[in-house]
Amino acid sequence: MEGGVCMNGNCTSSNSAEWKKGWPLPASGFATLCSNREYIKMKMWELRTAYSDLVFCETFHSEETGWRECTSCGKYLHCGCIASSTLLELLDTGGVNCTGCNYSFLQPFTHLEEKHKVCDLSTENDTDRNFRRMNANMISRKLDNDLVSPEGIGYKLLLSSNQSRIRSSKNYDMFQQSRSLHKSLVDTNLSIGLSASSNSNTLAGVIAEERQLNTAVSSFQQGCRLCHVLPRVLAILAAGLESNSSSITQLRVARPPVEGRIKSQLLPRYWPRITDQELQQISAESNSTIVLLFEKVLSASDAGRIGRLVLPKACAEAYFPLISQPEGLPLRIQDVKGKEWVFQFRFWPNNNSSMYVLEGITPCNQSMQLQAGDTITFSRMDPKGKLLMGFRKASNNVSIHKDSHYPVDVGDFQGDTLMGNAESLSGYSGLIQSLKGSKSPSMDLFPNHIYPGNINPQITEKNVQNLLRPSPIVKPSTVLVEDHEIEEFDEPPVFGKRSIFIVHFSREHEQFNINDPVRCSCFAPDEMDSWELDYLVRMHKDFTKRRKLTSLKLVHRQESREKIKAQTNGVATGGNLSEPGSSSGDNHKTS
DNA sequence: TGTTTGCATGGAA
DNA sequence: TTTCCATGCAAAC
Repeated sequence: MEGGVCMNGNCTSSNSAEWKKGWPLPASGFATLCSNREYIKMKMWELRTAYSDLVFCETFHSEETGWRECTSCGKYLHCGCIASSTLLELLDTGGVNCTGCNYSFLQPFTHLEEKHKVCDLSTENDTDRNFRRMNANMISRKLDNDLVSPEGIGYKLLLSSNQSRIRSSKNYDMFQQSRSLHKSLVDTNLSIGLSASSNSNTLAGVIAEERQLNTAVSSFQQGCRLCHVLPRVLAILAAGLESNSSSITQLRVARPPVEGRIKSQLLPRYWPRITDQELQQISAESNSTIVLLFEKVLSASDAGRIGRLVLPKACAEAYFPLISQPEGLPLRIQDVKGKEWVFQFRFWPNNNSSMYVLEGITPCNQSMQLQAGDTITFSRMDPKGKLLMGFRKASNNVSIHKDSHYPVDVGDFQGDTLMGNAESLSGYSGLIQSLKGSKSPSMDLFPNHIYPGNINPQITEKNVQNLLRPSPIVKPSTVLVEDHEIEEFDEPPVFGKRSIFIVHFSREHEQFNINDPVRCSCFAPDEMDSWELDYLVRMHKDFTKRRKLTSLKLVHRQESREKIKAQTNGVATGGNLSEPGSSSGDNHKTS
């Protein structure tokens, strides 16, 4: 082996009679080490102890071989053992970079989180804290620079160790393009902070999830992963962004349940629909917390003489008591008048699934004069957990958009004109009255401008587009995408057709309705052709599949670790470790 | 004979 | 293709 400079950071000797082969270098070949016997012996000892224990020693041995400084940030890194291999990058030029500096451009926070995950055996010391602060500041500064020039610090940092890989890639241009977009996305995430929880419904959540998926890939791979992020980003932009213009709070908007075992899977048609005003009143009038669960439009068989209300399976399993026997159990539910009904909540096997029903609802139906098309609503009063039911007559329950996934009630809907209906019994207004103690629920929730007798002929189905506004129960976060400032909401759209609302830097508002043929028609060529759209959709599906697989792998890995840990600690597992997927609810169904 | 119960079927998503 | 669910229907009561 040809000599040079010893790559041992504590040696750097250039004259040695004999050179030893060291660790493999990222590009090619191996590090060169002088024949310092003591160093080699020390190295072997570290390898043995660290490898066998799979932990770092908790004492910081600044003078000992094996601890080296990151060439970028100066943090001390433990080298040479298998446990440390994921925390540093060996450089061709000698020296090491911590993963933080390696991936900081595209992953400003993940490396920090990862570091502390891996190093959780030792408590954070001053060095760690300083390192974290320094990185955060550095990243902020770097991202504050509009786009870091190739000669700039950020670029240098980005390429500090991945230079050869990225530059040699034929997809380098693609990486550069994706970098631009990712910068915008990262900007958003900066405001969310290190502890932001991942929420798959949000743009930031998507990014956070993406980061968690694969933290050890190269920066270039990070760039490519944006291709997978993009379809979801587009979907979210298309589905989740709405106007924040002046609101008409009396629109009955479908709201996804705020809690429950299935909240993300519940079909929008079962989302409780309630006006902002009703929501506020419920909160104000009640000392308890009212949790809106779900609602259902009564079918002919639900309202028929058979007296069975078919419950959406997901809702029944999520919000009603767990039942293991088809006979089920009696369920007490209080209606809006304060009267308590007892129904039999049960199920029967159906194909490979189950059908859940409430039996004995005929008296209740008759009492409320309910018929097919009316809506029954279910809520829960916490902390007592009391179930409440409300009703909405069909005359007050018309969705504006037939093709909408997100139905909205705006009072009576006749032809193309909106009307209110003061005589109707709203499920939630009735609930409010019930909470107030009133015996006769009345509805005085709509202001004059959409009340009956004050019909505004200008409000048509098309004009309703102008009524779009963000949900009052969520705070938007701001996302910067391609020079557009976009408000992002955790909630899916709550109003009719999907819309995109964009605020330019000029503060000029622009609103798109995806299903509106008039507003969607454009003489300009599409920015994205059908092939590209199809490609994005396929990429999205592929990403979803990979994400599920990765989650499964992580679960298995975690279980393996726990088993090893338990065995190491001499704890007899006895097969008591929970199997993947097992849960307390597994005995819920008999079929 | 009318009602209830338990399950099957098929359309829709 | 799978799952959900509205409804039909036959057996039991």
